[in-house]
Amino acid sequence: MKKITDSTLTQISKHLNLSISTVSRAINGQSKKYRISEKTTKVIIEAAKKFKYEPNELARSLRLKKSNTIGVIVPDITNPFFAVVVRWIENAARLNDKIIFISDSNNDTEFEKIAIKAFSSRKIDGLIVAPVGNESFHLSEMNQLDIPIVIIDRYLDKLNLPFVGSNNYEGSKEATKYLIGKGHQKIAFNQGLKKSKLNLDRVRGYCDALNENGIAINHNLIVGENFNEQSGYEAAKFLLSKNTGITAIFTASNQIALGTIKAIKEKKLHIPNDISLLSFDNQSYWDFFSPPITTVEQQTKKIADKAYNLLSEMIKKNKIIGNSKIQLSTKLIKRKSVKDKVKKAWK
Amino acid sequence: MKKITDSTLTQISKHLNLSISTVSRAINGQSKKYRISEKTTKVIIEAAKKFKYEPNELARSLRLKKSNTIGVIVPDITNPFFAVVVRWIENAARLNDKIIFISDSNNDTEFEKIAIKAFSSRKIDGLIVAPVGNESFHLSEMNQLDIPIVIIDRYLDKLNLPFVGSNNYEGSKEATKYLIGKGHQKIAFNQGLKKSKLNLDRVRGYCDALNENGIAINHNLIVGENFNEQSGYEAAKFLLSKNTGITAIFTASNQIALGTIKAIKEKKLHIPNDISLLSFDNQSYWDFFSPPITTVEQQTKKIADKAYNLLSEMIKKNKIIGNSKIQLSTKLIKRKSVKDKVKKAWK
DNA sequence: TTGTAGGCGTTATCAC
DNA sequence: GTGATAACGCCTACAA
Repeated sequence: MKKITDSTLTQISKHLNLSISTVSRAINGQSKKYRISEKTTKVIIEAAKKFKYEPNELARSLRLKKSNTIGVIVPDITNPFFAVVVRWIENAARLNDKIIFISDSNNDTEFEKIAIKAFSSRKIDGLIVAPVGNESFHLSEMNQLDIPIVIIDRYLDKLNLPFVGSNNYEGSKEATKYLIGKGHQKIAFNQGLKKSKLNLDRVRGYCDALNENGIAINHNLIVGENFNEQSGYEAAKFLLSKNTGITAIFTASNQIALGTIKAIKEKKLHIPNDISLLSFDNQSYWDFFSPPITTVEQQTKKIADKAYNLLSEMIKKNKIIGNSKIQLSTKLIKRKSVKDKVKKAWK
Repeated sequence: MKKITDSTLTQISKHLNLSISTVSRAINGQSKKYRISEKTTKVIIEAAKKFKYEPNELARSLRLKKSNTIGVIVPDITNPFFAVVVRWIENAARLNDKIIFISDSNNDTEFEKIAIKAFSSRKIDGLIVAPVGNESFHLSEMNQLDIPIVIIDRYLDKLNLPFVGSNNYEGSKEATKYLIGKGHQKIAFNQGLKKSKLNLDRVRGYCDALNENGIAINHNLIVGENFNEQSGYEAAKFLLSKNTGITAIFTASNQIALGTIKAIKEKKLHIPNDISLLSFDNQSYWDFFSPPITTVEQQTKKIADKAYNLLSEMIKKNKIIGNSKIQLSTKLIKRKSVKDKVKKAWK
């Protein structure tokens, strides 16, 4: 960090025999306000260019109590869903001359805490977090420190923090209904993190769809522990090892779907003839699978934009907008991974 | 940022009727060095806990000329290759109590410049960048400011900056030879950013493999403009609209491959019977394509680790380790997207 | 064993 | 029109 050519206001002011204040004001475009002569202003601007002056934002932040940085924490940056959200958040932030600290919590609350502490001591202006979801004390603590927080993706019930995400209940219900409509009765659900509200919502949507169609819920068909590929694989493997008679699996995330497909392939089963598959999270690559996978699409850009705007407003107004809960609609993208059992029966 | 319970050394020292220095020293574990009595130390530590003291890293950074932050710039965070690299860099950084600023340059040098400026004014300790690749002045400028930089993925010829990436030439050559070995003669190359060294290396590997096997290079078969899906799609579409007689396409990135597959599907052609496909960048989802796609795998974790360690060393020693160029080997992951024309001929 | 004072680079307030 | 000074919160050389 010891820059050779690092220039400061002091250096420029000494070189020009002017006071630091004058230089600062001219550089910050306040010449008119402070009636600094055009000549002086010009001289200062030129010197700043010559010395490649670049304000030290650390010093500015300290003085102004505003760092123009925001923190973003996601459970898994390698999941394209979160990567896309991060990208859009950065795009929005850039328009406000803010930059972002990133942390991948790896679905581990401990890492989430570490990141929060580090971000907080760097005085971020605000935080957008897709929480792991099984604990929330550290978040409410940060909120008490008056750092605005917006939660995305995984809603936390206990907290009164603004949230932006999808309407998981409806999305899940619609998908399950679609499966039922295609003649499936024994439908398994390969779920994500059990205790998380997001997962609970998706489970509830699944259950309600079954109930409303007079299908009894078999809790043995609800499997899985987490949102990652590994959990999806293991749960599916377990499921397929039993004699359950299932004809379709609904998975709670793209990563779970990947793991499920792996298990299905290992069992030498074919989608959709032997078993149908439907998953949350749309990705461009689903189009190219064999067969293309039917999915529930979330509005990622909208989630990112709304979250950023909400945070931005909270930062500006310096107040916590508690409990605004935005749930965006999802869209069922129909491809070829669900077998139409009704059609077949008619033949 | 106006924290209600924000506590500072001053506050604690006033509350305890001790000097700021004593409090600072005790909190920083320097009690022994400065012979602060156990009693005082204890009192201070307890007060710090009570007030939830958390050092202001902005102030510390300013004073110590070290921010414990590093910047990471990638051309496309939604590309799993870069997402994985970012994740491993963060993992390494976390062990050193460093946090990272992220920027997605969106393959645009202008955004890269904006990020660099913002990072530099925040006094990052170092920068890891996967550059867009067609310009490098802004990078050398930053380097002159004495901020350590490590380049990853896309090597920049003109610069004397340390680089960590794959041996693209060999990887590309091996892949092309594999195609030739399977009986392919008319092989197209759907390339990335034309002027980038990385792309040039991959093109060179492709050309040399052809040459060494006595196959003349047809420049009409080298298409594409950039590393993204869109470019891959358009180039493949163009290619397939001509009567070239190609039997295989080699693509320079996973995103290009996705676009190429889209174009192939639109043309109602089948992989590998109508056309074979081989791509750079391995992903777990390639296994599930129809057919599974043969790829050239890069050692992402190793790239991230080596880059971080190199940067870390440069930061510690406060010197620029110019021109160390690390090129890691790649691995051909054979799946089912390449047709064995030789075998067929024998039948 | 603890305290004082200066400075990191800015900006805001007050003075001339 | 411009300048001096204090303050943001922290660390450290030097005092005591």
